[in-house]
Amino acid sequence: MGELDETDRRILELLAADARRPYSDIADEVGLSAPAVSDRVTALEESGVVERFTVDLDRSQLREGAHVLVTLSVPPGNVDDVRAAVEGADAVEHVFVTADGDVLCTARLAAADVRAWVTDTVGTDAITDFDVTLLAASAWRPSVGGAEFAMACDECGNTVTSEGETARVGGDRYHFCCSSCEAAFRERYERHDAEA
Amino acid sequence: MGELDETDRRILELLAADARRPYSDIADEVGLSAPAVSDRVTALEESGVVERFTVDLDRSQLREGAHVLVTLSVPPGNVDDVRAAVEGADAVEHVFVTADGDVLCTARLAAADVRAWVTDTVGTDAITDFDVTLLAASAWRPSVGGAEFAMACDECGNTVTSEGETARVGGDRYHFCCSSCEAAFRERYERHDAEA
DNA sequence: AATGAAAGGATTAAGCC
DNA sequence: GGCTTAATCCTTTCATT
Repeated sequence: MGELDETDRRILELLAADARRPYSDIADEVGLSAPAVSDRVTALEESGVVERFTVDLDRSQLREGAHVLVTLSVPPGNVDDVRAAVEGADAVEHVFVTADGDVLCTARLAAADVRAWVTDTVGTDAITDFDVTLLAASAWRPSVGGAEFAMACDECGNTVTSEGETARVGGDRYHFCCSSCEAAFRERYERHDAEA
Repeated sequence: MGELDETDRRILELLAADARRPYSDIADEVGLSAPAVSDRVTALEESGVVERFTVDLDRSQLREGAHVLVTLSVPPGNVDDVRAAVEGADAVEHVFVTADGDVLCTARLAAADVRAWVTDTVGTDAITDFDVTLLAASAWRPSVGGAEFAMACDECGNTVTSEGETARVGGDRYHFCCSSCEAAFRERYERHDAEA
């Protein structure tokens, strides 16, 4: 998929607000026909921009356990293993891996049981330390991001034009308006990495 | 809505995997007719268990900025204000409020700009400190939770029967199999609160 | 990307247990 | 109350331009 145009963004925004909204409805909003919207959504799915259509649940009504944030300190070599273990665990909702290799996750657990859960899930050998925080609230906003963020340089925030570049840093795509921003970003990333 | 039965859970799980899946398809899976599924989904929406149908996007393909985790240290009185400010901010994806009153959020920002973003969004007066971590990866699993978590006591993990109780602790609903578990949980919560 | 026809899904209403 | 079936209406898909 080359570039997302303004219409793609509006379609994504409408789907983020209501993923079951008929394409014919969306077509009216964006000034296209229903088949045209359907084609664009298919393309967005195939390119991986759309990962899945899903449902946002109020999990506090599901009696699934207390909501906790678990911070795992992980030695550099174990990050991928720990991440995989956590992502495969049943009670886990979110997983974040920081640039310096810590793994954070949120999960629904019995609060008295977290130590056992960590031991069972990742094992104590794979991590150097862990910390658990009880969460009182959480929210998730499926926004697409305003146009002002559409092409912002990941270093300086200026608009990325066709002169800009996209580069991989630590396995993830980032976008820069110029090569000096890329260099500055990369240096910061590597410094973080070295400290870890 | 009284109780979610096993069928409701399976419907939610199927919708979490594909929110655009036809109700007639789902009906086949769970052994009901399409109107019956539609009625259940409507009830789930009305009771607030289903907050919205939405789309999970690969935001790294949207050129929306670097993914950062911002941890805000917030004085007790300001938690609600800071939370509201962060939840209203355009670049924010997730917001977590810990039981001891810190506010964490993930956002897509230009990495060089985070200080300015925090100042603009929450103001420096409302917080005592903040910390920014670059995120290398993140994942979100819209799972409904297995039956084993369906009625787990939030303190001990045992099954909550009809003898159990639901109580509010710090504004959130929790479920307990007995009153001593509730007391233990509440005491832990209040100790955390006092330390903050 | 639009159109129109055909196929498929959602919703309604009536009736059952 | 919650379910089913059948009819209607709406949405999606496909072939064509």
